[in-house]
Parts: sequence; C-alpha cells; structure tokens
Amino acid sequence: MAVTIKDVSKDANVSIKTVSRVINNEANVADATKKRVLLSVKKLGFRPNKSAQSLRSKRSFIIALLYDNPNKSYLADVQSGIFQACKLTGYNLVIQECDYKSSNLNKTILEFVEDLRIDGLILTPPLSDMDDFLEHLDKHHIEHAIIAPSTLKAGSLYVSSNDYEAAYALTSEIIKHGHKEIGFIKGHQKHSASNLRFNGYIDAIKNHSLEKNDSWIKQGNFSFKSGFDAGVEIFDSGHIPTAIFASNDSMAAGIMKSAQMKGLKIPYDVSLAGFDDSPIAHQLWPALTTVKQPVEIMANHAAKILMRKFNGLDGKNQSKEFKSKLILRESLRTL
Amino acid sequence: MAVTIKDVSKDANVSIKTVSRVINNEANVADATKKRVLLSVKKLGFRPNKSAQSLRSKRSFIIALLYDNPNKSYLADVQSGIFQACKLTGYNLVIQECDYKSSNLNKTILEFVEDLRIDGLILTPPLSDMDDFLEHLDKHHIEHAIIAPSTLKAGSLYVSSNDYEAAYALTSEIIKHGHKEIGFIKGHQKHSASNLRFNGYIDAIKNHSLEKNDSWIKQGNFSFKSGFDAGVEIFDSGHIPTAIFASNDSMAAGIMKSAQMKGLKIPYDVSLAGFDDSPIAHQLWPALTTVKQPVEIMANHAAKILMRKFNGLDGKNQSKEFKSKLILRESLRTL
DNA sequence: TACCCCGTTGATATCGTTGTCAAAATACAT
DNA sequence: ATGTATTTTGACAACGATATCAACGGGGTA
Repeated sequence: MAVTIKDVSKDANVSIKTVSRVINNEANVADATKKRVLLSVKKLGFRPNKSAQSLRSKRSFIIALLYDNPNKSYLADVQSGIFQACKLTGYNLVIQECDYKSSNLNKTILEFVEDLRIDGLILTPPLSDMDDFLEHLDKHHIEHAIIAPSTLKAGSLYVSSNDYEAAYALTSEIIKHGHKEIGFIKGHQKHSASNLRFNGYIDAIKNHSLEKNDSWIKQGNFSFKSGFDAGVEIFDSGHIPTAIFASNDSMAAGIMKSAQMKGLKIPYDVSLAGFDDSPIAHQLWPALTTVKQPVEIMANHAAKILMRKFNGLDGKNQSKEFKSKLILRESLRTL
Repeated sequence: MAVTIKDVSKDANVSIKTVSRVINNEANVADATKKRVLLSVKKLGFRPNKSAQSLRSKRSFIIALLYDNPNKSYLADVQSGIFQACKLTGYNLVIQECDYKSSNLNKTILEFVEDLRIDGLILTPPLSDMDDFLEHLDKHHIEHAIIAPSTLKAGSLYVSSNDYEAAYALTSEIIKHGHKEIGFIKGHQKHSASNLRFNGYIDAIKNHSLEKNDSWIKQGNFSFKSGFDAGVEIFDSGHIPTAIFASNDSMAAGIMKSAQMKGLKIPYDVSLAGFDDSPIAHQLWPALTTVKQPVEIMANHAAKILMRKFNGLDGKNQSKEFKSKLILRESLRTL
C-alpha cells in the first residue's frame, strides 16, 4: 500500500491537517513542527495522491495544450517548451487536438476542462484568434495563455513575436541586397501571422519607394503545394521578380521546386526567402534565408506565466513579445 | 454546482450505487431501471467526476506517450494516431518527454505513473528497446504498448513495421534500376530500425550477387548533418557509387546537399533514396525515393490494443506488424 | 490575577465516486 | 406451497486529500 498523509501524521506525531499544511506550504506552522513533518515525508517517501487532492481542492496540476493541425515541427517545438516549464513546477501536460471549425468546439473543450479539472489551457493559432472561443473561456473562468494572438488584449496572458517587424526587416534586407522587384506569397488567411508578415513586407516596399506589383503577390495557405502553385504562376507569367519572399518555409520550398523544374537557378535567377526557420530551411539546397522565431522559448514563457497566475503570483501579467532573428543563407544573393 | 451521481439517483429514484452500475455498464441491472437512469443522466447532463472515480477505483482514463527527442514529424504523427484512438474511447493523453540515458528514468516514470494513476504507457524508440526499463514496467505492473521494438517478445503489446523487408525491397528496386554500386548510410546505433534496415540492404546486395563495398557504407545517426558528412566523405573518395541509400530522409537530404555542393546532379550523377517519407522527402528537388511507414496508423493501433487490454478484451493480444510502402520519386533513375 | 489576542494545532466533515455485503425481489425446482 | 438459487437493489464504508472551525497555549495589557 502506498504511503498516505495519515502515515506521515502518525510518524511525525501531528494531525493530518498539519501535514497537509506543510506540504501545501501554508502559513502558521511552527518551524519545529514543519521540520519534523518534512523529515517524515522524506523518510516515508510520501507523495500526495493527486486524485484526492484534485477531488477535494478542484486543482489538478494539469495544463492542456490545444492545437488544430499545426505545422509538425512547430507543434513539437511548442510542446517541448511547455513541457520543460511543466517539469520545473510539477505540472503535467495533456494534449488536445481540436477542430477550430467545429460548431461544438466550445462545449467539447468546456467538458474536457471540467472533466479533468484542467487548471489552464495554452492556445496556438488559429485558436489564438477565435474571439468567440476566447470569450467563452473567460465566461467560464478557464485560465489560458495564448500563443501569437493577432490582437493583444490587455489583461490576457499571451506571448507574441514581432512578425511585422521581422517581415519588414527581412524585406529591407532583400532590398539592401539590391533587389527592386520582390514578390510575396501570403499565408493562411485565418492565421494572424499572415497579415502581420504581409504588412511588414508592404510597408518596407513603400518606405523604400519601390513599386508594389500585384502580379507578384500571391495568396498561399502555408502549404508546400500552395507555394509550388504560386511559383508556377509567377514563373509562367512574362515578368519574373528578382526575389520572392514566401511567408513561411514550406511555401518557399514549393517555390524552389517550381523554379528548379522551370530550370531557374536559385539564387542566380531568383532569390528566395522564407519564414520560420523550420528544419527544411537548412536542409534545402541552397539553404533558405529566413526568420527564426524563438518558438520553444515563447511556449515555455506562456506556460510559465499561466502557472504563475494559478499561484496568484500575478504581478504584472508578464505577457511578452519576443524578437525574431534574421537568418541569412544562400538563397538570397546580392544583385 | 455540478451535477453529481446523487442528483441522478434522486431523479431516477434509485440508489447511487445503481447509478454507478449503469454508468459503468455493470451486469445485473434490470432493463427498465437502466433506461430510467440513463434518461436522468441525459436530462441532467451528468458527467462522472474523474477525480472521484480515479481516487476510488484507481483508474484515471489517462494514457501517456513517452518519447525521447524523436524526429519532430515522427512525433507529431505518433501523437496524432494515439490521440484519435483516445478520442474514440474517452481516454486522455498526457505526454512525457524523457531522457533515455538518465539513471533515474525508472524512478521518474514510476512516480509519474503512480501520481497520475496513468492507466498505461506507449513507448517510442529508443525506449522501445530498453530491456531494463521494460522489465521495470512489468515488475510494477504498468501496462504498456511498444512502438517498433527490435525484438518481438511474446505476450507484450507492440506494433512494428517491416523495416527489414522494406529496406530489402527498396535495395532490390534500386538494383532493378540497373545500379550495381550502391552505398548505404546507417542510422542511429541505438535505434532498432538501424540494424533492420542495414540488414535488409546487405541481404539484398548479397542475394543479387553484388559486391559489398565498405567505403560506401557509412555510420550516420539519422541527422541531416551526419548524412551531409557521410556524403562529403563518399564524394571526396576516388570512387563514387551510382546510388546511395540513406536509412532515413534527413540523412538523404544531407547527402543531396553535399552532392549539390560538389556539383553532382541528382539523379544523373548519383541516385538517392531515403526512408520514412518525412515532409522533406517530397519538398526536396528532386523529390526523394523513399519508404513510407504508416506511422500514424501504427500508433493508433498501439493505443487501441493498449486500451483494449485495460478492459479485459485481451483476446489474442493483437500485436501487429504493419507493411511499409515503397515510394518511387525522381531521385532514383534507371541506369 | 484576569482578560484578550493571535499563532498553532487537531477533530471531524467533506469532495463524488466505487466496493462490500447483505437484504429484497424474483425465478426455478420439488 | 415451500425451499433454494439467482438476480436486482441499496445502505454504508472507503479512497486520501483539503476545509471548517473550535480548542489550546503563551504573551501582552489592564
């Protein structure tokens, strides 16, 4: 039989309530008593029964990661960041795939949270921007931290990255390399990042007095195929830009393939840039110039501020914007 | 306040024990009673409190996925397959990253399982082959299903794929394309798959009366870099094989890069094949010939047989070997 | 000395289920 | 009709923690 709080209380010669006080770090326990109890805890190898704790106190020490069909490497990074944070605090992580288009998303998640007594949620795009859903969580007092929301609501917990500025910076860098005709492939319309990146590109173009050319701006959806298709369209049109900026790496890979099939050499005939620094970015040849977001660190922070909130260490809510980093590789050349 | 079993028992005019019987599908409940109870359950929207269930019955309806630093896309596939199975049965999935080299892996996992009352574990390589660890689980009666173990122990739950045969088949296919000089890059030494794939290659070579040439056989570790390095070595040596079979796609991508940097064109100067059909396989140019394992389906099955076991539906234990599929793409040409 | 205050401690109720075991109801055999 | 076996049901204990609230003891004040 496992060791219970009762065994500890006998061993330390105190009541079970006092043991409970000690393991929960409550105030008003005499130092001597505390020491004695901790000794017994260690001696007996006592670990509190989580089911019992959860039943009585309605806390589970579990947080959940919600996601909907994300990029696989993005998911792995997010998950890893959260997990590391959980490990430090003794929390556990359960994962929940969901369908952001489902009409009973609200109900499903509510029941999930209530059933497992989940202490809090971490949301990834596109859930990060579903206002109905977020309101629903608020209404039911479900704590949550949001990764990469497009609008930063005061009072909400979030982590974001400077997609706009990064896209602006990368575009400027391309311009600095002598390019004046720069195409752009937009991302998935439901992802907040898409607009931010596009706006960064557009503003950089404008501020450098370059001309925007709609035939070089294509709508993609972050998939390889959408990049490939966009590439085919652009390269089949009469006039080819000297550089193309795809708003993620998969699409950039798609463009690269379409270029190579067309006999165009990168970066000699066209320069190319992506976004995300996903594994393929450096596994391609030539390797992709791209932008690296500290995804794992962001997710880690999201988990930390969420758990901090449970414990009332609210402070300022500690939401934070993280800086992305330009990574210049072979796919971008100087004209 | 949430609806409890007590509320239901009042509404249906039976004892709480009878309600419990109904929701647990126990035998010996009169049909009429059962119907009445189910009606009340539905009417009141009763959902059993999992903490209470877990506390009393020592079942949590949670399973855990254990992994150690896997390939990101592999992880995502495994996870997704398991999650789908969980969704069907109402189980929840918690994830646990761990360090297979850690000396207190056994203790860590035992405590994890006991604390959360985890019903069972799913293991991925390299944990699948750690005999100490598996014995430890058995000793403590921790149910588990193993993904891709190298030795198939009778009585254990596992899913595997036919790596040996697939590697044999792919090698044969390369030979059928007219290649007689075929290099091979081995995978991570601790992964069971490495040996299986290598043996498949070797046997195919032998059975087709080709010569094995050790200077074309390099030790890698499944990473892009190890593939790249192996490529550099091979291409810098005087004699270059006409085809190289890397035992995963990342390494094949590394070889491709080293070839292209050397000015070698794939598949004209060297043919190339990988293994896994990871996302890069079709995003590269030329796209990789490779082998696709039904990873998601395998993981799904692992979860299913595990949960079936909890419920005593043991039957024959249902462990199963899945068939991989050859995927022929541009990186392999006919000589 | 008497009184109050406050930090410390414990007895016991409680969370919402399932397990035990015996009672009640029904079916079956003689 | 009677006894026996079997199915159905419920009263109550138990799981292992936290919550409530009262009791205790020592220090300070009048």
